[in-house]
Amino acid sequence: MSYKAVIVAEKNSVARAIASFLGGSSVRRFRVERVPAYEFLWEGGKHLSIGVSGHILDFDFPEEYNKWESVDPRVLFFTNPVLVTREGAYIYVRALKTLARQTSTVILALDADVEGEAIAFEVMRIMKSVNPELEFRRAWFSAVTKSDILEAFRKLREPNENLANKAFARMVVDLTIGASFTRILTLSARRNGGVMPRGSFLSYGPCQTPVLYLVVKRELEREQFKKKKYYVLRVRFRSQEGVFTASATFEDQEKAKSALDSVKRTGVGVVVSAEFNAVEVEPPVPLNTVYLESRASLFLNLRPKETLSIAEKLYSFGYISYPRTETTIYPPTLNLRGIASMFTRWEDAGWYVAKVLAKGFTPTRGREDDKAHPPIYPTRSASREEITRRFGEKAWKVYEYVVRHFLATISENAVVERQRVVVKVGELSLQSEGRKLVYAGFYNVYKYSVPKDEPLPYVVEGEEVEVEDAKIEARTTQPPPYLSESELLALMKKYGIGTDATMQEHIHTNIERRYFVVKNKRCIPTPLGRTLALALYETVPELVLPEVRGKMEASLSKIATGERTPEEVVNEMRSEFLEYYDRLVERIDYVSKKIVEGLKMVFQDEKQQARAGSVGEERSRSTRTHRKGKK
DNA sequence: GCAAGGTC
Repeated sequence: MSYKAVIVAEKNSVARAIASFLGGSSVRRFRVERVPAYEFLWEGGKHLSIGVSGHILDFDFPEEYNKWESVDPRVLFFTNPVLVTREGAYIYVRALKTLARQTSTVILALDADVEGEAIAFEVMRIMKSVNPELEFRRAWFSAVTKSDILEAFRKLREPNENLANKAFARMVVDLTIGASFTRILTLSARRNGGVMPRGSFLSYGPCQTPVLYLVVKRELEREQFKKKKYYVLRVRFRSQEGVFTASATFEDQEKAKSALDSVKRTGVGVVVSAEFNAVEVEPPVPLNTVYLESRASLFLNLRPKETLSIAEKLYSFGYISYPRTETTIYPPTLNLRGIASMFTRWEDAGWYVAKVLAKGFTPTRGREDDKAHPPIYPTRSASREEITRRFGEKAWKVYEYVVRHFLATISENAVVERQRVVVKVGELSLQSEGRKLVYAGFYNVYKYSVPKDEPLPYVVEGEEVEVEDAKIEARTTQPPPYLSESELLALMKKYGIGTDATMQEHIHTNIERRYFVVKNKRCIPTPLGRTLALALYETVPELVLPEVRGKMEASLSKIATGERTPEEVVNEMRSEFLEYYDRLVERIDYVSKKIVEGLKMVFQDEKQQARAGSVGEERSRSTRTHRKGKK
C-alpha cells in the first residue's frame, strides 16, 4: 500500500478536518497502530492524514543524572539533556514509523507556531529513522477552515529549523534551571530537617516562581498598608425632579462635624454645576484565551484551568474555534456575517443579531496578532439544552460567553450618560455622580457587565435644592485585596510569563505545591509559599522577579529569526542561571531554615486538619497527584 | 521526583 503523501497534524481533530476538506465524501476512517487515520483521494492520488497529540519527544537528563541524592545539582548546568519519547506517545512513534514506509512524501500540517514547528522536526526525526529518503513539506495555515487549508496545501513551504530550535532551546533551558533549583531547594530543606509528605518536593520554575512572587508581593503590600480613618458627610437633597445624595469627604472629624452643623443650619443648597454627558462605550475587542479565562473567572465564577479545558472540549466537538490564541484581530478571510447569521434565532439575542446584520457592521479590533490562530469565535449555533445535555451546565456558560462576546464585537456602541452634580451649601461643596444607560447597543447581547442605572434627577445650574437629611459616616481606607486570578492572569500577560495555553497551569502548579490557595477568586499565599518567595527574593532577586522571563523569551526569539544560534543562547542562559545558582548556594542554609519553618506551618497544619476529619476537596485531589508522582 | 510547552 502506498500513499501519494502522508499528512501529519498536531491533533486528531485537525487531521480529520483536513481529510474532509480535501477528500470530501471519499474519506475512509481506520486506525494505524491504534491511532485514528483518514484515507482519501485528492487530486487523483491516495492520501492519508493522521494526528499526533502535541509533542512526541521531550528532553530529559541521561539516566545517571536523575539520582537526586548522588548528583550535585550544579552538574546539570554542564550536562546536555537527551531526547526521549514521551510517556503515552509510543503509539504515535509506531504509527509514524509504519507510515514512513508507505509513502515518499510527508506533509507536515502542524500548527503555525514555534511549538508546531518543533513537533514537525520531531516527526521528521522519527520518520527519517526508518526511511531516510522521505521528502518533507510544510503546510502553514492559521485557521482550520476549508479555504485556509486549501491555500496552505497549494503553497507548501520548507520546514524552518530556526523556529523549531527556539522551542528546543526553551525546553533545554527550562529543564536545566527547573531541575537544578528544584533539587537544591528540596535536598537542602531535607538536610535541615524539613519534613514534607512522601513524593512531594519544593519546585522552582521560571514561570511558576515569578507567579508566586506576584501573589506574595500583594500580601506584603496589604501588610504595609497604613489604614486611615476618614469621614464622609452625606446629604440628601430634594430638587423639583426628585431626591439625590451628594457627599463631601473630610480627614478631620471635627471639621466634618462643623460642616454637618452648618448644612443643617442652612437647610438649602445651590446647584453650581450639573453635567449630563452622553459617552459612547465600545464593545470588547475579539476574544483571546487569556481574556476568556479572566472574564470567565469574573462573570462565570469558573477557574481558568476549568475554563480552558471546557473550551478545548467545545472546540474538539466543533462548537467554537481553536481556544488557544493571543490574537484580538479578526482575519479578513473570516466570514463574520456568515457566523453571525447562525445566531439570528439564538436565545434572547437573535432579534438584535438580525438588526445588526440588516444595518451592517464594523467589527472591533484589538492590537494583538500571534500570526497563528484567529480570535475565539463560535463555529456552530447550539441551544442551551444541547450544550448542557452533552457537556454540562458549565460548558453552556463558556459557550454562551463565547457567542455573546463574538456578537458583541460586531455590535453597536452603547451610550451611557455620565452625570455629575455639584451642590454648594454656604462655602461647602458636595458632589454627586450618577449614570444612565441611554442606548443599549452591544449590551443587548453582552449581558455580563451592563451598567447599573443610578440616575440623578435632571437638576439645572442655579437651582435651589432643599436639605432633607444629613449625616456623617466614619470610614477607613482599605488595603488592596489579595490578587484575583483575573488580575494575576493580566500580570502574567504583561510580563510575558507563560503562553496563553499555559498560564492557568502555572497558577495550578503553585496551588498543587501548597504555595498559595485560591479562595473566593483571590490568591492567598501559604506560609510555605511566602517564605520560599521571600527567601529567594532576599538572596537572588532575579530568581523571582517577573521581568526575567520576558528577557529570556526575547533572547530565545533571536534563534527563531536566525540572528543567533541555539548553542549561543542556551549557553548564555545556562551561565546566567549558574551565577544565580552559586549565589543561592552561598546562603542556602539561611534559605532552607526559613523554608523549613514554612513547611512546618503548612504540612503540620494539614495533618491536624486531616486528623480532625476535615479533608477538603482541593487537598485530597492534590494529595493524589503527589502520590502519582512517586515511583 | 525537577520545567514549560504541546494536547486530552
